[in-house]
Amino acid sequence: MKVRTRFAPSPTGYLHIGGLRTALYGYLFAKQRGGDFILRIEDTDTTRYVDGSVQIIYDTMRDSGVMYDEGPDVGGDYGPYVQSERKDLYKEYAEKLVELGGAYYCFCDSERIASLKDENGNVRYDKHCLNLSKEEIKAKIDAGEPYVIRQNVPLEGSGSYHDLVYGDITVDYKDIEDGILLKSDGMPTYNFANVIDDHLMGITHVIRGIEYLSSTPKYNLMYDAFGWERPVYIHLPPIMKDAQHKLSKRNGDASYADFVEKGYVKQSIINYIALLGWSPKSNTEKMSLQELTDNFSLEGISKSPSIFDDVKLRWLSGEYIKEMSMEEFKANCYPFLKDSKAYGKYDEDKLLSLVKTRVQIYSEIPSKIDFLEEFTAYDLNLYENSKQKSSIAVAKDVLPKIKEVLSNVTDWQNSTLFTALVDLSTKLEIKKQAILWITRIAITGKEATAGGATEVADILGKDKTLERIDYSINLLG
RNA sequence: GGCCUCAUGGUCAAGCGGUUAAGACGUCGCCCUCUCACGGCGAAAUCAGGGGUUCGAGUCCCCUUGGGGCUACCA
Repeated sequence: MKVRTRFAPSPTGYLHIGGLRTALYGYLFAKQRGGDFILRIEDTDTTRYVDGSVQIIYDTMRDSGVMYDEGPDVGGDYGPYVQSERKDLYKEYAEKLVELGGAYYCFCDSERIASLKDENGNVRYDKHCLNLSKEEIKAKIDAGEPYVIRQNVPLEGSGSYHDLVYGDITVDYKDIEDGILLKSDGMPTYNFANVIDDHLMGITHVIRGIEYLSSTPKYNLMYDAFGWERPVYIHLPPIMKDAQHKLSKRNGDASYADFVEKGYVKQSIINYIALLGWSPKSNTEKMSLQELTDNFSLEGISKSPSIFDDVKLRWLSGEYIKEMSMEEFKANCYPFLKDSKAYGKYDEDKLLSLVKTRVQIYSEIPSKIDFLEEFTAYDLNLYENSKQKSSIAVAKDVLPKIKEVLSNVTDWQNSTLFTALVDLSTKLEIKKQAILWITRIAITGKEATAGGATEVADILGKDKTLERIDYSINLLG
């Protein structure tokens, strides 16, 4: 049988990292087996609907490569793929479930429900309306009384199932309440809609967050009542912000789009979240979506929550940058490069080669090259560097000579400049480190820069370089 | 509170009864070096606690502790 998995987000805001990982695993699992991955929008809670969030879901999945075969915007044979458009279907099946004894009409108002509170303040419905006769029910409905349809959970016994990650799960029915399946507005709750849709859409493997682990037995009750085959369940551990908080938009950050905007390499985001809660059999960590698909395995999924580590994500992003071709790097970093003070003033290729091994995310680029445009009065103590055998005195003495040598360079490029300065150091019998240190300080005024003396001089150009050396000679007095 | 569930370094994690308890990020040190970075080498750092079972337990069982989830006309 062809594997069919689905991702079923609610359009209540951004699609965050946790949700994206759930989608990713569903995608990987299906693709690895030549199956289909379906996107279904679960918008049954009209009060939580956030405008534009469906589009964010589409965009994120396309952009990240976690693409679905069927969904609201791409179609498919099992539509509609938006739950609000399936409203009539749920009513039909809810009524059918009532006939089958798996559910019943309930007319209790909130007042009566509230009166059911126990000593802990918990409400547990008492099956009061289960006793209503067919005639009574019909009369109430005809009279226009609002109602809900509740699941009829057995008072005794227990439900078990086998989860592919967590193993055998058993929950006593006495611990499950008669939850609402169809709300008074006619919309189904998640608890009902997921069962109907997963069955109708032919979902073979339900991959979702662990929050549904303990409520799955009540879904199984419905599958059984309808005489439907239960899907295979694969529940996933949560991704945490820290030891006690789940990662969420509300907690501050963490949506795919946010990371892209911050300049993380897109593939690294997918790569990293794949590794949160799953580990490959091999020790390779950097993997493309295709490699992830090839290597994904259920046995590698862990049961315990994992904390999202931004530092490691940055590292991975940096790895992608280092292995990127110059052309690709250039194309990707452009929006960030534009934010630099140095942008447009120097040779772009040289600027970028300076920065390629020095940034992990694109947004770091400006801070790495802005120094080129930040040349002002600096602390002369920068010349004091015992390791480089440099001092203010030496600098004073040697800087004019450096200027002279550089003035005579006609072929202004890194290698030529380097040779010229090394020759000078030999001639003066001064360590080349000292000459190069002094030169770099003289033209940048910075303790550390991306690029060495001659690389920077190359980028600055002859005029600017000599100009700055003059300035520094003056500064040294 | 009840129920479900999880527990290896700071973080991600391998491990599935016998290992010097992998590897990665991070940290620190050394090397390379034209500062910074890259790269190379190395180090420190983990089985939550207590009982069992066993010749032998990170691995199996129980309890405790701690974390997460469910307990909504939210998903």
